[in-house]
Amino acid sequence: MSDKKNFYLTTPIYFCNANLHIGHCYTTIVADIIARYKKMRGYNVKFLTGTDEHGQKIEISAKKNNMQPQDFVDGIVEQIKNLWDLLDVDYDIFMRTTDPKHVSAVQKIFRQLYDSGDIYKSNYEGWYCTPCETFFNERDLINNKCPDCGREVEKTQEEAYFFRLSKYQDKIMEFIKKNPDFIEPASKRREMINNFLKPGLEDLCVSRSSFDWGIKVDFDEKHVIYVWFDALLNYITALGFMNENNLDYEKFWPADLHLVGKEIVRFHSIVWPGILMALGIKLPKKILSHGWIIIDGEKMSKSKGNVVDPKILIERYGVDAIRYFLIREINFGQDGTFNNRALVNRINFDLVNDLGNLVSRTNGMIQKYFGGEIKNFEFIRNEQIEKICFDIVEKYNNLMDEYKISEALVKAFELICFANKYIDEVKPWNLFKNTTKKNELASFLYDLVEILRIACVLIYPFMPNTPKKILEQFYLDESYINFDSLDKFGVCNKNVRAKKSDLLFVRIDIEKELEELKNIKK
RNA sequence: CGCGGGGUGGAGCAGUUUGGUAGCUCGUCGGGCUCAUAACCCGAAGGUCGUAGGUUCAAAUCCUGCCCCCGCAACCA
Repeated sequence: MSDKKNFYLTTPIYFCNANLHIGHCYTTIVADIIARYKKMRGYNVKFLTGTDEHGQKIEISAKKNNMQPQDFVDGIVEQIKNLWDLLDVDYDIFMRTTDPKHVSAVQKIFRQLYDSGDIYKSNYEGWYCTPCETFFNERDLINNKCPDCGREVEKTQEEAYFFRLSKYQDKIMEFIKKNPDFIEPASKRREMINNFLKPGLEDLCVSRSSFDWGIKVDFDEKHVIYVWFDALLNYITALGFMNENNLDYEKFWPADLHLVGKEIVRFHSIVWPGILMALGIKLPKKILSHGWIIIDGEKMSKSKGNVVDPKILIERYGVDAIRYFLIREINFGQDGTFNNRALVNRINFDLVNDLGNLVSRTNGMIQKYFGGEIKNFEFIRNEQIEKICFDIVEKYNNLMDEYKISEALVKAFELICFANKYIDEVKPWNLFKNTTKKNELASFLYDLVEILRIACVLIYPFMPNTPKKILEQFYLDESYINFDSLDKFGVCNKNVRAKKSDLLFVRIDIEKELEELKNIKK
C-alpha cells in the first residue's frame, strides 16, 4: 500500500448558481476516466471534485427563490451529487466551500498572508451602479452606463484587501518558462504569457464588502473573501491543509493534475501559483485545459436557451454511451460540437455496429458451432494476432499517460475494428463446414474472446458498465478487467462458453429519435 | 498593429511541432460475405488544403500581406 505511487487530480469546483449542463459533465467525466485509468495502473489515486458556493450571484439567486443561501446551495449540491452518481463518476472527495474546515482554513490562510504583507488593505476604485448594487470596471461599461441595466453609474471607492500578485510576476513567468508542460495545450501557455504576464500583473482585489455571502475576513468582518481566492484554496483544504488532520496533504500535494476549462486557465496558472508562492508551498505539476462544447455553432449558455440537459440523455441512451460520445466526438483541448444527430450516429455506428455486433457475432458463433460451449481444444498460438493486441495496448497506455484520452479511446476501438476484419479473413463459416477444421475454429473463437477481454479492459475507464456486460455473456467475471494481464494472450479459461444475451447496444432509428428529442425540448 | 484559436473532398474532423505519394468517420456508388443488431469486409468516385505572394528540388506544413469566422480581456466546464 505505502509503496504505491500517489496521484492527485482535481476538477474545478462548480459554481452553485444553477444546475449543471453537459459541459460540466464533460470535465468531470474526463477526470473520472483519468482517475479510473490511474487506479487500474496501480496508483493510489485521490480524485477531488466539489462546489464553489459563495458569491454575490448565489446570494441573489437564493433571494429570488426566497431561500437562505445555505439552503439554496444545499439543494444544488444534492442535484450535482446525484448527477455524478448517474454518470458513474467515482470521486474520492467532494469538497464544498461552505464546509467549516474549508472556511476556517481559508480564514487562517488569509490572515497569514495579511501578517506576512502579501495581503494589504487599500481602496478599490470602480464604477458603482446603485440600483444593481454592483461595481464595474471601466472597460465593462457600455457607453459609460451599467452593462446590466443601462443606467448611470458613479465613480466610487471602496475599502478592500488586495493580494500582492504583482510581486510574484517574475517568479511565475520564470516557472512557466522553466516548465513548458505546466500549462497545456501550448496555445493556452502562449496566451497566458502574452496576454497577462508580459503586460504585467496587477494586484488582485481579494475581498468584497458589497454583499455578505462568503467567507468573512475574521479580523475585519465587513469584508468577505473574493470567491476565486476562496475557491482555489479548496485544492489544498480538501487534503486537510491548515487542519489538525493533514495527512492527505502530506501525501498528495502537489497535485499531479488540475483539470480546467479554457476560460479559467488564468486563475489556475497565474493567480493560483501566486498564492502558493506566497504560502511557500509547491506548485501543481500540470494545468490541463480543455475546450468547450459548442451547440449549433454557439457557446452553450442559459440566456441562449441551448443548454443540453444531461439527465435526459442518460435516461435515453445510458451512461456509457454518453461518456463514449463526449470523449470520442470532442477532441480534447479544442472546442467540439454537440448535436443530437452526431450523438445518435455515434451510438449506431460505433457502439451498435462495431462493438455490439462484434460481441453478438462472437457469441452467436460459439452457440451455433459448438452449442454454447467449447471443450477440449488445442489452442493454436497466433503470434500475429498477439502482436497486434500488444501493439495497441502499448500505444493506448502511452496516449493515456499523456492525457490524450480521445486518441486512446480511438486506439481501443481499433482493436474492435480489427476483430471484425479478422472474422472476415478467417471465414469461420467455412471452417465449420469442414469437419477436420473443428480445432482451428475453436482456437479462432478463443482468439476472439481474448481480443474482447483486452478490449474490455481498454474501454473500462471510459465505459465502466459495458465491459462487465460483455464478459458476462461468456461467463467471465469482473476480475478479468485488469491491466496486469494485458501483456499476455491466452488468459481466459480454455473452456469457452457463451450464453444467450440481450443486445449490448440497441440500434436507434435516427429520424424518429430526432423527432422525439425535438418534442422533449418543448 | 491587444491576445488566442480556426478556415482541408457533400458534412464533421485529423495532419502543420520535425516540409517529401492528402488521412479518418459519415454520406454516395460498385462488389464480397452470411457468424451477426439490413450489421460486417473490400474497392471506387469526390479536395488547386481561405486568399495573394515568397523561400525550396519539394509547401496543407516554413515566411510575409490580406480576407472571413469564433473566443478572451479579472465570478460561464
